[in-house]
Amino acid sequence: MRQASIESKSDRIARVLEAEIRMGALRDGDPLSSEAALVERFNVSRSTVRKGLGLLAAKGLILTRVGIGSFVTYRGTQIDSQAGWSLSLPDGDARLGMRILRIVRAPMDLCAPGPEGEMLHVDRIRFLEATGLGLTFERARLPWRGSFEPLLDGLEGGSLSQSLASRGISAASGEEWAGVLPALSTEDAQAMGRTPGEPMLRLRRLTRDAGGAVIEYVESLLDPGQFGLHMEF
Amino acid sequence: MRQASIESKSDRIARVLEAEIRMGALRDGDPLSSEAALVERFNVSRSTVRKGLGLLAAKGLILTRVGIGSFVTYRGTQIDSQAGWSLSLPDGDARLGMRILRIVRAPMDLCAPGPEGEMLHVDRIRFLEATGLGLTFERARLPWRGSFEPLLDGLEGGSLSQSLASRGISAASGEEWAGVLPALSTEDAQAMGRTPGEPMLRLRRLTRDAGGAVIEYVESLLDPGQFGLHMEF
DNA sequence: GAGACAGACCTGTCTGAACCTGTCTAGCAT
DNA sequence: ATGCTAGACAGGTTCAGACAGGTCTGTCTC
Repeated sequence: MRQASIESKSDRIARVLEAEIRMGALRDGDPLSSEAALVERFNVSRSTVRKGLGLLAAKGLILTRVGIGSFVTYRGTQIDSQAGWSLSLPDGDARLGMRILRIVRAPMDLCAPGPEGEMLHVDRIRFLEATGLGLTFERARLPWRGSFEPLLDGLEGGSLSQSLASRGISAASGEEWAGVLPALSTEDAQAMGRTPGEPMLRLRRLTRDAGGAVIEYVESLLDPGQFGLHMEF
Repeated sequence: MRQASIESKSDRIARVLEAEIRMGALRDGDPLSSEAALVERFNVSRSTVRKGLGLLAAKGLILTRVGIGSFVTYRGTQIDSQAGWSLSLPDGDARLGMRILRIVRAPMDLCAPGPEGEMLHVDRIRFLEATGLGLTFERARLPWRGSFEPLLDGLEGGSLSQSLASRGISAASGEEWAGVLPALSTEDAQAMGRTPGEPMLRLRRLTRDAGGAVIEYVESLLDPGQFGLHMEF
């Protein structure tokens, strides 16, 4: 068999699976085939399959658990990652843009159950490209680590989860709160291109690593007409 | 049945039961179903059930005695009888009253993903006894069964979950959606003793039995100042 | 009425198997 | 050196079944 391009087999496996995920053939939370099944399907060795899965895991697209298998953790718009609630975006065709308001190192400024001290602040807004209407406003706060220094100039691939994954930081547990913000503040409304006083869906999320140390605290405001929470049990 | 999340089966059992305990469907001192019954309900092996119960015991939520069974040892605020998300009520001391608006047999009237045909309708409002302010408005719809006939004259113990439990009906899986209702309608506002136009937290839940048949569909409107959703993972 | 007993039902514990990922080693090909 | 293969082993998860022993209740006996 001829290897037509410089793409390695493991790269190809990762690319094919990533395409299936992004196309929607594999949805958020769906289990991937087992490694043994992927060995059959792609006709490669298990090491190669694992290498491909490792690439997807580093991108934050899948999550693997011993004895169970690998699962899709991609949420389409990549609003959030890992376990927890699914954010469902009804209008799947809408093109979303992202604007980073600021990436700075500063003391904690939000009222959160846990983290204090010096943090990495990442404030982002996602908006409808067609109209410029802001759909989400995320404020992420991460306890400062030296390895975050390069991020002050930009996130890897524009993704915070990818930046964390490439540093070997992954969440082992966490908590999530959801509620209603009765009225959008004037400043936030201006930043999002919305009208003040609108009710918004408010999501707060705290993730911890295996040792229980806080990885990230995120407060998100979401357009209630576009976003809902979904959970299966 | 597809494994919808990245958690193991034993984790899911522990989570579902914990939710039922924390919401008050299972009260302090209540016996859990026997392990054999849980095997039936969740359609898993006894080992898996026992593993899940072990997790709850480790958390101190239940206590298991040889030859007798497992018992709830958690004394929590009893607010709602719903599996899935935790509903947290900040002010635990507030006394809540419940008013049943109607219990009737009628065709399905809500737009829900699944159930149709003849249903048992149960509409309830929970309110602050002190002020009479309505905090929750629940519309439950259950596919009609002959054994529901007596319920038209009143729920057993005023509790829908108790009425179902005594008929051997228990949820094995389900889905839940949460979102924001931007403005309370005039009729609902009047029923709840609130002002029209208020934003509310909107919860919809669909539960199924082990065979996949719909047990219950519930739409709830919740006071966003009093209720939030919480989840650990 | 008191006590003994059987049977139903419960949890505790164990086994063997199937299937899953994590990790390692040795070897082949380019 | 890198990519890949093939295999082995460890350990996590789940299943199906079996057996022991605790608890409860109804029944029989005295």
